[in-house]
Amino acid sequence: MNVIYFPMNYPEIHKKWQKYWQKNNVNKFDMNSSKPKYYTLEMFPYPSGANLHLGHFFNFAPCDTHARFKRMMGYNVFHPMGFDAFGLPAENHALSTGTHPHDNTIINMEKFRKQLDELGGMYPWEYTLTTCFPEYYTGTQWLFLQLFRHGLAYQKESTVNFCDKCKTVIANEQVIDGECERCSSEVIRRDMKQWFFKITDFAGELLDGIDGLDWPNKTKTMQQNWIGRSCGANVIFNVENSKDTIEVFTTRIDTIFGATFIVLAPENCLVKRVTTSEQEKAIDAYIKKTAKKSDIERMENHEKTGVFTGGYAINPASGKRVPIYIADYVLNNYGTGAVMGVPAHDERDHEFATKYKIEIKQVIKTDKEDACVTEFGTLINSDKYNDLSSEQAIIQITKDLEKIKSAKHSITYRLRDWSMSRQRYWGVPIPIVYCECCGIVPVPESQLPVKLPYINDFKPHGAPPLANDENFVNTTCPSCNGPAKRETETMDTFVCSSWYFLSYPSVGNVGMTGIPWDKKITEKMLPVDKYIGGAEHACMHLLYARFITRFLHKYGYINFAEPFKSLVHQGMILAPDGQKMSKSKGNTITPDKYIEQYGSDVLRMYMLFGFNYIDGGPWNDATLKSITRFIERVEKIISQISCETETDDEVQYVRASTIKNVKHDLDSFSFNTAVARCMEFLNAIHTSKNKSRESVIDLILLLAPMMPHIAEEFFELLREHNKTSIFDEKFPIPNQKFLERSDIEIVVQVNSKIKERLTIKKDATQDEVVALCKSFIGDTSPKKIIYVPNKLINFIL
RNA sequence: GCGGCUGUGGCGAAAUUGGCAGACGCGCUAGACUUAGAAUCUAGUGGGAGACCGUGGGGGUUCAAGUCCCUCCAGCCGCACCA
Repeated sequence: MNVIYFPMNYPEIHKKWQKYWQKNNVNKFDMNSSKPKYYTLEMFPYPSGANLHLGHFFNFAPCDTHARFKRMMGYNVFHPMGFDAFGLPAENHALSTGTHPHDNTIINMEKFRKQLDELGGMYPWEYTLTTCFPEYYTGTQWLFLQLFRHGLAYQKESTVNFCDKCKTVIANEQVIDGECERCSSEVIRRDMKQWFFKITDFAGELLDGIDGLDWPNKTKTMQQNWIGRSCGANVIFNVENSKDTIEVFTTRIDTIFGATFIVLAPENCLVKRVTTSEQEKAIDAYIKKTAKKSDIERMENHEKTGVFTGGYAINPASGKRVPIYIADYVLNNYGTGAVMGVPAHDERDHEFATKYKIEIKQVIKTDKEDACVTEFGTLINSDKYNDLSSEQAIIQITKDLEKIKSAKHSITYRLRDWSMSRQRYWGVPIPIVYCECCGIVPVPESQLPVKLPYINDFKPHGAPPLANDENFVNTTCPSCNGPAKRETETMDTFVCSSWYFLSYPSVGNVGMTGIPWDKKITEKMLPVDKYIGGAEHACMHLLYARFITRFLHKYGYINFAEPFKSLVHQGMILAPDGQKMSKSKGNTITPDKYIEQYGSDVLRMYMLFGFNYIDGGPWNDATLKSITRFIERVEKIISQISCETETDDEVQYVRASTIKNVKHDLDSFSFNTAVARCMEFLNAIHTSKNKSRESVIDLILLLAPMMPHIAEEFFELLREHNKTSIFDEKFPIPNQKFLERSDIEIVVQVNSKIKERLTIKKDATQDEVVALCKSFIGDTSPKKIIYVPNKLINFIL
């Protein structure tokens, strides 16, 4: 059969198949399928301002390829898509356009969805979710209430990061170099009453859980560092002439004999207790001065300042009297907010002691031979520490010091609690009511959702905009029915995204158990098998989602502890000049014109082929042409088919190895090599005399996940059976018989230099090969022969 | 300052366990077809006239190093007084 169908109108073909898929429910997900499930997910987009940009496409198109591949491999693939609609991006965009964020979100979501369909994404839209709709955020509020009931959501007056431009508090994770993650303006410190999630309760298990994850090492390391475990000891110093004590945290208990002063953080409440009256004014002035400093000021000026309190403490090891200082280099929210100053063995303490003329006392010899102590050795036998790891040694030393009842082993984490309330409008209302009689009262689950009212004055002023809406604020207390006021702060968007992956499978199918998902479905579908998104979320979304999952697991709501078994970060597409694309630089490229001109498959193929997916790189139009050329060559081959079965052994070999390699590549997100293999296969068919239908069909099947629309069209021309989607076909299986050649080429080396390439039979013995190589080595008998079967033979003369 | 990643032709990039560096493509060169160009097809394409030399520089281990070790340089990312 000769098919003349050239040249095709690619954009037309796209529309045809998108309609076909929709009409025939090709993308519909069957929850009751008996096939093994494969849940794959890209981080969902926030439908702010503009259209989907190239970066979105680089995230979605290759992942769609992966999902389609898995489907053809026989999995019941669940690959839903939704919208992260609440939050600052959407609200800020609304503020700049004057359109209400709710209306804006609806418009943008429609735009996004249309674009996603144009892309040809295999999404089961019946499972979509949008975080700003009450049917979703009821669940977010439910989650808050469970955290509250378990004591993991709490309110606290504390110094927080406040973005003066966004007019809201932001979390530690959202402060980048002292600037707001969203708007890059300077973050100031403010004392405010705030809601926190007690993520620190999970620090240890969040850290330990990292080991078992199939995640990029880079990301794992970042989370490990962010959680920041330190093994050390808490040591109690008695305050002179007082019943008070100061507890310090140290990782260097072995240096305790050298502790010649104590430093308290300015915010440390102990400050008041150790102050002598003569010093009070100076101290007050100092504390006021340091409290004003922003993080940026602190970063710029590293010089340590401090003030003497007038008080003294007793070093529990040496019994000596040591002065107590207040200084800005000690953090209140790490460890105990107090440190022992050991100037001889700590750079920072040394700098401070030098400046304030405090005694510097060396207690550990610097040579490693005899790493323990002089003075310390009089108390305990130091030899026994030598065989221990440093962490074990610290623990052991601490135990030994317990003899003097002053030290106990302790683990401290860098991680701090998640500050999650925001003074902004566009977020989930916190389901809490303040009652004059009953105090803080959680809204009962039966009264959820606490709906976010549609208000017009949503501009941020620093105070929550919801506070101006009296209808919202004034309510009755769920417990005593008396007058009460609602909490007017809203939740950080990261709360919405910390459980959305749990929600997808149950969308529109929530069970009656009071939990916002169906337990059976969740147990069947989760965890997520493959999660894909940007690396910038390493210590934000990815950490929060792990925390929430572990919380839900701990209290029996779900039966797994980790949400994302396997994680991939896509690289970033840069502008052709190698710069980051940005509107302000005017170097952005929109995908729309390419889709209009070529259809999305060409764009997809280029994205797959032109970059390493993990690395990304600069955009380059020229490669697009090469993709068109490739697709046209495939089309031509179809019209040149001259036989049914493949008879060319060389093609058979390439065919089998291509199938094997493409399978491996699509599984491991190595899309560029997958395309390259298909090109090689095409070249092999092209070179062969006869073009067999069998081979061409395999080629089309291999390409289907990568260029779904065009592959459907080609497949329609080639198939013999009744009309069904190519995505109901099986991915080809390599024919073992052809996978290995009987003759192979091996390299002949003399003294490790390549002399010749020989074609010999496979699995030849060393003697057989040596016999063939006589001419290269002459009469000399080699000192040594290295033979790697089927690869090389090396004669050392 | 600490921690991590990356460095391969003119360009985008490949390279299971150390085993033929540069797959695949772009670009370029020559030829075919064309009045001509575009498109397409065919051949070639790391450098060097050559023995040889080539994966940021220098050193090492090894029969053999892009790959392992040490060191230096450059770029990117994360943390940043975390006691």
